[in-house]
Amino acid sequence: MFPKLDPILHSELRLAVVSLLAGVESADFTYIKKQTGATAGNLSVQIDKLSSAGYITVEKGFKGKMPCTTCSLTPEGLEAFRKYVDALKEYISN
Amino acid sequence: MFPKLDPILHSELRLAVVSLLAGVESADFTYIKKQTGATAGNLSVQIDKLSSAGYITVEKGFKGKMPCTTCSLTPEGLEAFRKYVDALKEYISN
DNA sequence: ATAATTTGGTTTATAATATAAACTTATTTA
DNA sequence: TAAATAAGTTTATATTATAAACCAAATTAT
Repeated sequence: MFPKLDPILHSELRLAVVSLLAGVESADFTYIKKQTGATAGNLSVQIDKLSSAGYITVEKGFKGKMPCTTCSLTPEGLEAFRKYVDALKEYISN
Repeated sequence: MFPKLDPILHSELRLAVVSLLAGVESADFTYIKKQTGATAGNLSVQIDKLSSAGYITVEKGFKGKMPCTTCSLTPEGLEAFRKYVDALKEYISN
C-alpha cells in the first residue's frame, strides 16, 4: 500500500531546501536562493513553513552590515526527510 | 542543481496511480480506488488529469452489467514516470 | 412490484498551496 | 544626494487537491 507523503516535504521547493540543508551545517537565504533558483518571495514563504513545522531553524543576523538569514536543519527535519524518502521509495521502486 | 519535477506526477495520488499502472497491463477504477485508498471523486479528477496529459488511456466499458473504467499507462506516461523518478533522485540522494 | 441500498462513477464547491508581484528598509555606488 | 542594489517580507492570484454532493443503473430486501 502507498504510505502517506508528508505534505510539508512534498513540495518541490521545500524539498530542495531540505535536501540542500541535509548536506551542510547551515546555509543562508541568498545561497539557498541561488542554488534552488527560487524567487525570494517564494523562498521566504517556504522557509517560514519549514520553520513553523520545526524542520529548520532560522536565525536572522548580519553579515557585515547586510542582513543575513541563516537556516539549518533540525534533527526532526532530518528525521522527517529520511521518512519522506523511505515513503517515496514505495511509490517509485518496484 | 535541482531539476524541475513534472507537476503532473508530483502529486501524491497521481503518482500512486501511475506507480500502480507501471506494474500491470491495466487496472480498473475500483481496483485503483481500493489500492490507493482514494475517494472516488478525487480519483476521478486525477485520472482525468493523467488522461488529459496523455499519460494514461481510459476506456469506459462494462463488466457484466456494471460500468467499468479501465486505465493503462501509455508509453509517454511510462517515460514521464521514469524521468520523474530520475529527477527526484537528485533531491533525495546525496 | 417497488422501495431501499449499493455500485461506479462525475460534477461542483471549498480549502490549501505554490508562486509571483509589489513593497519595505537599509546599503552601496554613481 | 540620487539612483541602484541587496535582502527579505507581505499580499494577491492562480492552481491544486480534496471532499461533499450528486446521478444513473443495478442489485437486494420487503
